[in-house]
Amino acid sequence: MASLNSRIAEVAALIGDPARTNMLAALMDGRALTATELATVAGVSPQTASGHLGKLAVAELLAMERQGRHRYYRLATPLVGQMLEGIMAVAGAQSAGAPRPLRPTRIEDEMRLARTCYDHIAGRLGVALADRLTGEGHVAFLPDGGELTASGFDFLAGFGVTLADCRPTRRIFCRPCLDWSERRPHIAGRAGALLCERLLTLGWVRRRASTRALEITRAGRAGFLARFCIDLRSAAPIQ
Amino acid sequence: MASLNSRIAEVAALIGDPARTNMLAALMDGRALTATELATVAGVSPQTASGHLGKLAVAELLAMERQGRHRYYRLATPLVGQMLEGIMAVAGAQSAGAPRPLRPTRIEDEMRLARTCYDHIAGRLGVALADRLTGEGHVAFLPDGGELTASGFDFLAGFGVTLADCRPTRRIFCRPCLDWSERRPHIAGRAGALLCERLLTLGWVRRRASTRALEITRAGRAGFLARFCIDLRSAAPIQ
DNA sequence: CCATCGCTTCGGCCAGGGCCGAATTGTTCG
DNA sequence: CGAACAATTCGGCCCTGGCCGAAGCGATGG
Repeated sequence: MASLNSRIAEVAALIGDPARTNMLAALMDGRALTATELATVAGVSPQTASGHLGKLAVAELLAMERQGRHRYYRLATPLVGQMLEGIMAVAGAQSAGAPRPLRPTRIEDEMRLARTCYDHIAGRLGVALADRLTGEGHVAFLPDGGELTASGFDFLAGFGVTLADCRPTRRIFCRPCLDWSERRPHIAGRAGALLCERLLTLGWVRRRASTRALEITRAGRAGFLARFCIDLRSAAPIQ
Repeated sequence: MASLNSRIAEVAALIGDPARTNMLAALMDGRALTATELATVAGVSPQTASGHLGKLAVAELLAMERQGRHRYYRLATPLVGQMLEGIMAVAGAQSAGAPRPLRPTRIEDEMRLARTCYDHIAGRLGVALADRLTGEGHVAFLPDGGELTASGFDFLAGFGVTLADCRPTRRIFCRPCLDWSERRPHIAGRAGALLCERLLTLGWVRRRASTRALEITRAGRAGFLARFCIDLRSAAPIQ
């Protein structure tokens, strides 16, 4: 026990430094970034960043791959991403009650609208998709878990999402992930990751450089309206 | 985002101190403990503990209730417990590869056998129960979620677990929770919590003082064997 | 009312760790 | 090969934050 507790403390202490938090948050989109890129997002010098990255790698929160003279760092396992989501849910919950400190920045607005959450879509768009799919009976959510229904399987298949290894007869689960900005679940898990991938290849959303924010393209606006009845231009949250 | 990231760092830094980790871990069984009790488990003086508890309460990780001259602290929300489980899963995963440092202590052995995990049962017993219930088709697990089947609903009902507000026709989810000692999922969520409660009232398991370890009673040994075909006396993990 | 106990606040000590400047290693490219 | 660049290691500065002793505050109980 002592040994586990001390490892917990170790891991949490690693996450608990602002520079390292920025790095980990930047890696939450699942991609790998170079040491210098991470130094920039963390707002520290390359030497300092190197120290942080070394610690995170030793603790196996990050994995490193050399490529030429670059070293790419990424989250070591999906488990790390899920852990960070868990901390975000708590951090977001407690900030929800606090008085809005200042007007949100433009970036913050964009993040609230749509962003990646490790490997799936979060923000207003993510929650709106989840709402629509649950409303149509394609997805069922309860606080403890979710599933893709048979109709959901067909719907996604028609949308070009191939759940190759999943027979429609078998239960297909899709993990709900609590959205820190909307305080409601969006679609994570395998289904969420594949849907996100599909939207990227369709060009409905596009990754913004250097943040997890997603840009909704013109085609995306039309598509979300036509296929999902989602109009994200309005400032109000989609009911 | 700066604001969310800094809150994440704040929360993680709070968890990242060994004394506070010990306190939080001690509260993982869902009960409330007094400030002095928490000082003891943390291994620090009452003054120091008071400082820690104050910080955890301000950050809304803990909730406090006065009762006479005592102050009882407990995890503020189930979300906090789930977050801690998430960190445990990562902390346990990285320690799994490491060479067993020393012979595990007696307490550690007991914890590995059976313990509470916030509000449900973990350890060999928890995983064995999950195995049995999945094997019988009462519960279905996939990495992203789980559900109680109709037969599982009936089985639990026959066992005295009343899922009052759940009609058997509706999907009943039961969250899988990755077990840090067994590295396999056990049954969490509503079903897990109710099952744990039932086993406590039946007297099959009993809380041990001052740890999360559960003692399996004589009645429990007989019961687990008869109803679940689980024999936990053998040292080997139940296959 | 005073002794006791639970808990907190205050003040000062001290160590761990984040930070950068300078120098080193290793890779790419002209 | 030498310049440019990515990344790391080393050394020293400095500050945050954990820790305890002493003292204060509120509740209980004789």
